[in-house]
Amino acid sequence: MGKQQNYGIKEIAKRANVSIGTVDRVIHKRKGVSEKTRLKILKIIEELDYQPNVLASRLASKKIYRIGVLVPSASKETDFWNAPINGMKRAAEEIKQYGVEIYYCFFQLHSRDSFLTQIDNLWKKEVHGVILSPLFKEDARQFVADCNKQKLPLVYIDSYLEDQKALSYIGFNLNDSGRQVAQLFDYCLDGKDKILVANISWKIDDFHIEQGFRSYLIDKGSTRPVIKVDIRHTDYAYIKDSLQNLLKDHTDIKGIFVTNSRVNIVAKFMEDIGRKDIFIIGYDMTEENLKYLKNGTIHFLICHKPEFQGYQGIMTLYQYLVLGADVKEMQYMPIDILTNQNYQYYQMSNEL
Amino acid sequence: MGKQQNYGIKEIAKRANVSIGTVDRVIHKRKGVSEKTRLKILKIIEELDYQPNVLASRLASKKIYRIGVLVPSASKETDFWNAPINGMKRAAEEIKQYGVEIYYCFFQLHSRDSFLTQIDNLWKKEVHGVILSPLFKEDARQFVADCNKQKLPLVYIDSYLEDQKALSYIGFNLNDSGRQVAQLFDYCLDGKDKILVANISWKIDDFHIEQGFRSYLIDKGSTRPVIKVDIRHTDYAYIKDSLQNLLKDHTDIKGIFVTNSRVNIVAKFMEDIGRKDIFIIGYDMTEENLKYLKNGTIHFLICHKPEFQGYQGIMTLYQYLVLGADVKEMQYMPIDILTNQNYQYYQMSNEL
DNA sequence: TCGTATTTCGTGTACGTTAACGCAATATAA
DNA sequence: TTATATTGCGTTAACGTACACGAAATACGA
Repeated sequence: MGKQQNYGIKEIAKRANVSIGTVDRVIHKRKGVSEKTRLKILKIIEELDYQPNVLASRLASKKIYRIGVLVPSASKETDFWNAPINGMKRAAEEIKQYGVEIYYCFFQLHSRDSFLTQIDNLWKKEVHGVILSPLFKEDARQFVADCNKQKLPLVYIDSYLEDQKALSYIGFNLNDSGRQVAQLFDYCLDGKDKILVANISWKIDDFHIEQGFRSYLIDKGSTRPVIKVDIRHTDYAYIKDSLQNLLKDHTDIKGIFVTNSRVNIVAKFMEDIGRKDIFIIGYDMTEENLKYLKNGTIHFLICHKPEFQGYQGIMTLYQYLVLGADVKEMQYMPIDILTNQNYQYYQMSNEL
Repeated sequence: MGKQQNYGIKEIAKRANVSIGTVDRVIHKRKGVSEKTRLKILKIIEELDYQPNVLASRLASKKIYRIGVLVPSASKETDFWNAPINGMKRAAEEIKQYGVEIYYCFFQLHSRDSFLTQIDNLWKKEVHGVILSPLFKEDARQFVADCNKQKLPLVYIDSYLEDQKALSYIGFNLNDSGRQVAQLFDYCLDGKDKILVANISWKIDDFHIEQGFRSYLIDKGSTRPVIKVDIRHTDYAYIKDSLQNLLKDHTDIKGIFVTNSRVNIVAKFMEDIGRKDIFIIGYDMTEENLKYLKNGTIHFLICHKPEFQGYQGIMTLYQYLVLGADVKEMQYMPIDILTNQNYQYYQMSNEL
């Protein structure tokens, strides 16, 4: 609409009767300017609503912004982390002109040692910002504290430590995610059908999800029976055994909610025993999960824009470091519901 | 990872034993260069995999790119178009540094005259690219033809003309969208429950959606009864009348599928007659629809990232005009499933 | 052959910002 | 007082590209 005249430091300098050098010093909060002229210049900057020209700024500056990324590597067990990494690479491509470089430090999902090793690794890079998946809570807590001490901006991705503040959190609301799943079951099953909630993980990390799941049913005054199982191993044989026993004890199970991306293992089991009458919902569109979503064994997958999480993680640090902008502390991803009818459009390939 | 040396036109000039001026002429395909040196320079550009520095390029160029936007204005009847407009404004904010300016030409949803007026309006602006919602097919067809003749890049948004090519289409796949709705009903209703498909519009524009809806049921071998009604007026009194008659004739209707964003009118009717046993699915998270989604009268809303559609429309033209990049001809939006449990996270504020 | 037109190319300035350099003016120490 | 630091500020050369201007080289006509 309005042809808005954009003033630069030259105009500011002219109005303040100083040189552009002085204006530059004020803008960059460098020293060598008397308080009097500093205030005068700041006032004019305010008046003109000066917006620095990022292009020219970047062109003249040779500053390099290094971002360290500390996340699990994609493993045979789950390729989930491929998606955020792709998003980060896409972001990096977009903003490499602005001197942003990314250093990936991948640790093993189950190895605390590798996590510690990669932290050391990261410190050596002398980065200006960090993206962290704080899976090993204790060590992560220490690491975040160190970053805070050094005023290193840090962005949590996928999960966060409630007792350790950071620049931003990018991920989803576990509780509401669980509630959504409860609603889907409630819509798709009869009122009295029994549901099995299965946490398949070497540690218990689904507390909030289960909480949300149950809270929805309570809110609705549902009398639906729900049983919970924790399966602490992720190999097929063990899981098969556990499920077999469960289905024997509870022949009336009509739905299974797997609280993470291992839902494909349950699906495989269902196929193996030839049962197609159980409604299955799980998390994340990994390759394996997609297989069973396509053939109808898995009915819904809940996703939280994994690729965009990575993209947004990088962009958040870019906005903070390069543009000096404020960033939101909590950036919740949508709760996306995927089926074999809409999964094909869920390839947020080019940004947005 | 790799510290990749980025060469500029200076390096190219040096290697070709010419001045940067000549290199510049070759890059911009201006005349005044002998074929021999042109080829030599092109070869070197190829070898070095020269990537122009967009920042410097923009800084040095005073070129302005004007984009004309020809879409319906948000009306009392539906505020749907607010969302794409917001997305466009967000995009404009992001790339204004690159000299992109946007001219909005809003026409009235039901007034062909206003559409023609706005076309005239647009021509006066001498834009370099156009975003079009081709609701008035005949006139739009002529307009797109004119744009093509003038080599004006044009991006369809929300719907497109199959017989008139353009640079890109941003919207969704109507057929698959209808299929998704059919699956949701199939999951949530009993196998024999009757569904009413309602098209509430002054013209018939849901052909592909209904087609997709029915094709899913056929593929599944479903024997579910489906009836269709076209309601050609959008005022509550008329719709109420139509629905009242339908529900009297078909007392066994368990689900209603409204093929556009007018689903809130049906929801209001259901509330007024106090029926809560009918499963309702419709389109778009408009303010009115959201009201009934929240209170549980509407069960699912299908959305197609309206805000992102606008954002992507602008970005597509930006990439084509400013960056000279190739763009995808069909850019399908995801088929998002919204409930009263996840709608609150569907504020795709920043990208995607 | 000379003169002119045309083609082909190099030079220079500008875009808005960064940051090094250096010169005054003032303060501090001797 | 003079010598030396320190503070406050202006000047200037980049950054990589766009484009106007004009110079050199070549072609063409007589």
